[in-house]
Amino acid sequence: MARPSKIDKDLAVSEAMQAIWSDGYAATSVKAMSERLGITRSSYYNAFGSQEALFKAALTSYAALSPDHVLAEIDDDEPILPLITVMFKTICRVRAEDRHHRGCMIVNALAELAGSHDELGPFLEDWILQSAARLEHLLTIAIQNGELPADTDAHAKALALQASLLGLNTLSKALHSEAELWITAKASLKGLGLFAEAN
Amino acid sequence: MARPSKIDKDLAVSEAMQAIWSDGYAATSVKAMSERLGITRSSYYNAFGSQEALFKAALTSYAALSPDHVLAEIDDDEPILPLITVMFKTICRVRAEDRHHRGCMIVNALAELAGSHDELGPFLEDWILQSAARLEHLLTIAIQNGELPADTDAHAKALALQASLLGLNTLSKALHSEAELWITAKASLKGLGLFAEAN
DNA sequence: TTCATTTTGTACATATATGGACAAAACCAG
DNA sequence: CTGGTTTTGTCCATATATGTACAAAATGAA
Repeated sequence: MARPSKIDKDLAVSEAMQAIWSDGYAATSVKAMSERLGITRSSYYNAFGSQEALFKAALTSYAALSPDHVLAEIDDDEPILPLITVMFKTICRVRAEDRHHRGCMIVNALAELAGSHDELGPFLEDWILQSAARLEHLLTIAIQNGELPADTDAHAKALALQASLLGLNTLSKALHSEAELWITAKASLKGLGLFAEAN
Repeated sequence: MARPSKIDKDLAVSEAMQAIWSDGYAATSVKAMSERLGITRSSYYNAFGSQEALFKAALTSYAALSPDHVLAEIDDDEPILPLITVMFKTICRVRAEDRHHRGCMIVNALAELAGSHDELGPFLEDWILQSAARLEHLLTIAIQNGELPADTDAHAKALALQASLLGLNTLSKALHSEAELWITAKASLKGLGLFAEAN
């Protein structure tokens, strides 16, 4: 039907994701990414539209692989707390195993772009607020499940949990030991009364 | 003795600090900052040496005004926990009052530069780890003071507290209400058993 | 009023970066 | 093998960005 593309689009998005994760949004310019992908800027614009558009595609690609993806998949009738604990444990492991200690791409992007990029700033702010809202929903379920006391303040705990997530991911850029990260995560979870070993 | 400078150096550093805080390190290029300060790049290099050097000067200028500066000034014989609580409350207030919701300049810089900037990355990582060590020291004092139980795990709590600090500052870029931020901070502090109203 | 000092302004060479315009190329269906 | 479609490659004009080099300017001290 038409001239074939030199590149595999999904693969390119995935490579862009890795680049943005490593170097941030500003450093992965259209010129730089085009050269990295082995295409011209002309093809870049044709395939992805803009740097912002490719960033959003890369974000989706990242989100699917990110440890906190499990939050989106929890069924309302399964135990919540063990999954949250496992998620934190997973974060500690993957952040420590990352040789370049890149932390979380979304948290990095939020720090870089919120307040300075007109389109992506608000987009990322929304993302985080929705993540917090999702946590609050899950904690509410956990209260109904009897996993948490009935008088638990789900709103406050969800926000504190979200802050812990952001903090743990940021901290992982400076603190590279999985054991130390897990000490951090465990203390946060236990403090909030949300720690639960998996069976 | 010599030709006078067009600018006040301290003032320039302070203005650079504001610019970096707003736009990040990459966006405050030598060219951009020179123009903002009304000097030539030639003068910039002469006065500050390099972008990295000006960044470090700006960081010092920022640190002196930052809410967590109180941590450096605590005497070992005064109550620790109320000061930590006040610090968190102050963070919530100043982050919410900042019309541009820039969060914490150091946390932003850590997210932007750790892992990608050869000199400033490790510099910022050190900064955060030393902040965590300072917190651990203060919690140790608090145990000796009797403010905390003798069996308190100062190391774990200090790390969790540091993560909360990082997370709260990052969250403040998306969550702009002082009340909501304070709910977050209070839940974190109470969870860690570190909440203490001031007298 | 000369001299030493430091800052300033201009120039240079080079690299990065943007986004659109337009022709040529490569494919497939009919 | 022709025609429709989409991608590619090249060109354009312009802006940003770096770091150094060197002469000119502005000061205070001797």
